[in-house]
Amino acid sequence: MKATSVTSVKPIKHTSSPDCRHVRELLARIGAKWSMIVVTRLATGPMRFSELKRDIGTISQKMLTSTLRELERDGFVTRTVTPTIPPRVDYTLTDLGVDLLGPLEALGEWAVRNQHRVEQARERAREVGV
Amino acid sequence: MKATSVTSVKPIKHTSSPDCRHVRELLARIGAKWSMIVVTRLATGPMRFSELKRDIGTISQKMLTSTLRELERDGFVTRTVTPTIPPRVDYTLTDLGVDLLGPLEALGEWAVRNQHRVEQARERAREVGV
DNA sequence: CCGAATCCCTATAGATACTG
DNA sequence: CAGTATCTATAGGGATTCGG
Repeated sequence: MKATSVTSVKPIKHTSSPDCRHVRELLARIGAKWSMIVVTRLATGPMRFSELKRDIGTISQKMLTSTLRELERDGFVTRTVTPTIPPRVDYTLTDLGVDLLGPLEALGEWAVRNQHRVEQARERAREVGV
Repeated sequence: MKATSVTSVKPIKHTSSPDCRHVRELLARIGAKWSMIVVTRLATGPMRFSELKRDIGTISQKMLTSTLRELERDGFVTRTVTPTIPPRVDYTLTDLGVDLLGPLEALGEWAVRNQHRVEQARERAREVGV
């Protein structure tokens, strides 16, 4: 590496390389508009499709469907279909999904704590005209 | 709240409400394709534009520019222009940016640790044909 | 030459409307 | 109820141009 020789910043163990890609992919999935809100909603227990939809309110059926499908594919939630009429589909967090809640909430709390700093920066940027 | 009465899952303090929006926005920004790799690159110290570009390798000038601009607007990096010929532009993490490294790395390590679980889930999904 | 702006193009995220 | 089908907006990439 280039080593720009700076000591003021903790040299965090170089998260580039292939690892970084997985992290980025995870962040992209989690950062998708609805992933986090769905995951945290499911943190309180299993919910069915319409329950999630009603609870979140502003999400479209399509986005709820695709978000849940992707979370399912990645192993964060399970999908249980009860083929009655009308059909009933329940979504539950997997162990992996529950495990994710930890670091997710850490980042969430950071965001809440530092939200004003971001706002201030944006305000300043707006004033300067960036 | 609805309280689906489930005790098996830690009842994480309901990260919905307005807060959740900020969290989501932050995750979206951080989850953007190049944000994280840029931030972690800058963790070792200030770098100039071309240095970042060369170091990351696969990023386009356009994306590097816009990523840095957004990170600047949100207060994660500072941009220092030295109007020489040829011009020189240095990027540095702000205190806010440095602070972000903590939770970011936590999530990063989680991703690395659990990456195989996601892979397995995807494999299974592919077999079933989801 | 460096850093960026701009145009153009494609892929995909996301919203609206319809269906079994 | 729980989706699919259809359309639109935006993210992201490549190439070109520009100003110093």
